Amino acid sequence: MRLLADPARAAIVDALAAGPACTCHLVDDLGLTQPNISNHLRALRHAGVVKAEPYGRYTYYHLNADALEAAAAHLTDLAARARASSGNRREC
Amino acid sequence: MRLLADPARAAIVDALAAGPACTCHLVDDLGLTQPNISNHLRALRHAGVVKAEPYGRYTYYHLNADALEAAAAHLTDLAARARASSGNRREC
DNA sequence: CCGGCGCATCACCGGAAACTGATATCACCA
DNA sequence: TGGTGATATCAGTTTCCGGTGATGCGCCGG
Repeated sequence: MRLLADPARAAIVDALAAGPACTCHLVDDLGLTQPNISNHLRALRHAGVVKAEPYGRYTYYHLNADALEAAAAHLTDLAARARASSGNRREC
Repeated sequence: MRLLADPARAAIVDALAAGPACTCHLVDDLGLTQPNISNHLRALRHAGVVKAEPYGRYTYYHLNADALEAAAAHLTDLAARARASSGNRREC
């Protein structure tokens, strides 16, 4: 989930949130070079954030909603723990 | 929110989820040097993820649960959009 | 069967960010 | 009021990571 740190990565995920798209779509939507996008997609794919689906000559990518929701759950858990333990300040 | 990418940053946030702590606590809990932690805290503070609270000679830090929940909401929104638009695959 | 296209991978380079050491500042205590 | 400890800041170095160019592979249309 540390992968969403990069702005290009976030732009790719945001573009994929509008629906599955092949690499060429992302290339001319985001204005980045093709190897660049392909590298980011490899990282996202390896982290389980996106899934690749070969379709003839093209390759379609779509988001893995479960992974995003898991990351969101982790953040909400952190927030809940922060609220619950806001009182016990341990002294030095 | 791209700040949680760094493992040291994540460790600091995780430690602060257990309750407010001063810098010295984080230093010997995480085993990192003091300027290092202080730098990370500055970044987190500047991003609104943590809040600083001077307390005599010490400085206590505590998490900003609202910021974490906002980031979590963003992720759930992304996941929801991904699920909703998983059908419309635009052709090349 | 072959030329073109979409895509992935590799090697390289440049910039940004993290870690380190030294230093300045502030608050407490004797 | 001087000393000590806690913290923040700064400059330097090094490491890591994203961007670029070139290349290879696979699939399609002619």
